[in-house]
Amino acid sequence: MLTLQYQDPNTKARAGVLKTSRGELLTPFFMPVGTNATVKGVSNEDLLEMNSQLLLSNTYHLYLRPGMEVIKKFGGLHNFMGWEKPILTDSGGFQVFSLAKLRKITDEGVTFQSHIDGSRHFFTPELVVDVEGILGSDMIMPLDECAPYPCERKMAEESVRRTTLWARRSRKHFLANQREEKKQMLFGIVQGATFEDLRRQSAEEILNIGFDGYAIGGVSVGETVKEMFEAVEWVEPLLPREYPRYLMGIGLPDQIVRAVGEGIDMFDTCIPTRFGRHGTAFTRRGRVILRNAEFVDNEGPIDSECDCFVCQKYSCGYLRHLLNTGEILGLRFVSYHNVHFYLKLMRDIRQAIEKGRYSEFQKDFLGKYKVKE
RNA sequence: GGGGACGUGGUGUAGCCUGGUCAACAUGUCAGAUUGUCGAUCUGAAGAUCGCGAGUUCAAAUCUCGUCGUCCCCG
Repeated sequence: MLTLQYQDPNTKARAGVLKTSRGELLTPFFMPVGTNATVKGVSNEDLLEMNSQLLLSNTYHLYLRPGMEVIKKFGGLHNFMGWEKPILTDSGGFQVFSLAKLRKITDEGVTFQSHIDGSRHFFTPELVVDVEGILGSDMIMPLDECAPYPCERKMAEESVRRTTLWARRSRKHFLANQREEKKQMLFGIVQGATFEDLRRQSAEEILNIGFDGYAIGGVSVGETVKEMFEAVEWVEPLLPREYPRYLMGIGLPDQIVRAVGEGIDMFDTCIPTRFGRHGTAFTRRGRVILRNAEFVDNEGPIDSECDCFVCQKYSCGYLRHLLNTGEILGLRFVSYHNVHFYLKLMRDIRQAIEKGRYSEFQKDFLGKYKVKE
């Protein structure tokens, strides 16, 4: 359950506290993505230093490597990776959709070939819940069927039907096997692609089953930003206020600022670290591509308003050199700055909601932040 | 002194024998994409009057001669 503390008077933005067995999380929050039990280029110590409340990891990747026997021996993902704060694990539904080869989906489950070595695997909703039980993550996502984009109506209907079917089985298996000491939360995922009635139908079906939180999935698959926000606008009004809402895989800073205003509480995306590795940094004025020649002799920091250690100490000219020569330190520094930027943004968002001034914050942020067309 | 090989975008090469979209590929450079991960990948752009000069020809990076340069072998 989400304890709501603040409701912005002029937008749907809200702030609250989400209780997990590993501590309380202040919403809205952003989860740095640590697919392979590591947020790429950023250490746990870094994350603590920049006050990350939790992180996200991945069932699909960890199941394939190092495998569940190893995780079991370590007593779960937290011990394995040395992270004591909460973890949310994604189910693998999206990864099977986006990474695996030769996937074959039936109502029973999904057969796929590993993107690593081509080996064949079979995921069922029950297996995924079990795997996430071994991982011991605090919030877990059920196996869903992520529809592609663009998507024919018939296929979207099918993915809604199957996602609901799997959600029911996931919930049942979860309740039957949930151990009191773990106290995991299981989220429901709404699908429905770009169809309003299917989105609503999916939301109603998922709500009927009942979960500890609700996610909007099937976004960040190539659809337009407009379509993504339509999915939010269709589904959000149906979601109960006292449960956390999670917009999966989103988004760019301006998208997060907008989505919070639409009543979303939870976000994750690989963008800060991926863009960091590719040399793109985020600032309040928009993104900057540090590899660009204009930075070759720039002695200033990425963002003069940023208080992260990279901006305190290192110049754009030096960072560009590191990126240009392929030095790992460059990837790490920009990744650090970007994750720091996202986390600071979430704190600022929360503060604005607390003051009941979210619409002003939103207007101010979106005014300064240049979005590339 | 004698003989041989080679000179094509920043770099490394292909094309030459069998003249006919005046030029390809890799890499680098420049710019952009990247949304439940990707040190991946993709998309654009700029960049060579083919060492230089002359000749043959309707037409030369390509054939001939000269010249300059680099490298190798022999003395």
